[in-house]
Amino acid sequence: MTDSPDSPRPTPDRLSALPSRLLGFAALHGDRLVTEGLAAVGARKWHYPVLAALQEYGPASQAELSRRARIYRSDLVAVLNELAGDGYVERTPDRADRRRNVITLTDRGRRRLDQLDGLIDAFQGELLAPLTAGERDELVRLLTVLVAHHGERM
Amino acid sequence: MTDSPDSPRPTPDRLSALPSRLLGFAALHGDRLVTEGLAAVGARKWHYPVLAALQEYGPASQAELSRRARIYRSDLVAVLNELAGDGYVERTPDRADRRRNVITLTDRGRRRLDQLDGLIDAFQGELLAPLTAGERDELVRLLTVLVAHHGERM
DNA sequence: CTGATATCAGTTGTACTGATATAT
DNA sequence: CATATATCAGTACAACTGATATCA
Repeated sequence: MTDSPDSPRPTPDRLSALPSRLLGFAALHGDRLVTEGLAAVGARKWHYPVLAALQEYGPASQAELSRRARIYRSDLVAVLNELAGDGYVERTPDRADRRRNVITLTDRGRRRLDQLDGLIDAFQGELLAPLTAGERDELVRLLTVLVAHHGERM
Repeated sequence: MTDSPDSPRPTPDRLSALPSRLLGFAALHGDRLVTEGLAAVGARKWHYPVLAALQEYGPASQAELSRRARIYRSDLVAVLNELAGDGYVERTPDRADRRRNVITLTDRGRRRLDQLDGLIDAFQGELLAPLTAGERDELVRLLTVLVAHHGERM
């Protein structure tokens, strides 16, 4: 009586239709694909957002990068240590504002980013495999609205 | 050239349109709403799925409950300790299969579930606030397809 | 024997806090 | 002075592993 009797839904209970739960499961799976996939080439989850943000918006201080990549300033330190250790980014003191470091993408970093870009793209395809192209766009659209609405509070 | 020039998207870069990232942010926010909201009435995140699964499908062994509520068997033990300690569920040995405990929802647990149900519903509303009713349904539909496709591997 | 069950101890990773030193 | 930055130490929790004892 509360639902149409000819609905093709196999699990019509409240638990499995709970948006926060569905989001959690889907996100967990996406995260696993990315984390494990990147680990296979010796990269960690946060490497990609940091490298990509550097390429998209250019060199930045760590505080700026932290906002762009949406990674905590304290955690960013460790990620940059790894990336700088592998020569993918350079950390140089900012002479204009001596509190800051300027983080720059190196040529090696650009090549690494190209590699990760291909992988990341494949993972998205795997994650969204059961959806049509139109559905993928719609999902991204809806999620973008959600994320934008809740803004900085992630 | 790759995108329509009059698209209203404010952030057209690859990073902010990445499905796995969007899912992660949205899920994190939903999780926070639920976790903090439940904490306000002394409940923890996993209490709701366990109580709801018990009501939806009836009494079950812990292993069964673990599958239904999608919570790890080892973590379920602690959750059941809490729920049983508050008298919301009963843990009784199964006389038919003496490896098992049978977990039953008490009347007190049913009332608790009613309370949490109302709260959870409000959190979903808050989470999906910027979406129309049709968009909410569509989002749930798309996520359900994703979760179903990736199945047990969460 | 195998396999499932309930439990516990412990690991890893993530999001986050608090404090510190330094500079604007 | 307040504010911003980079760094480090540490917390809380979630997902998960491995081992154990018990039983079918």
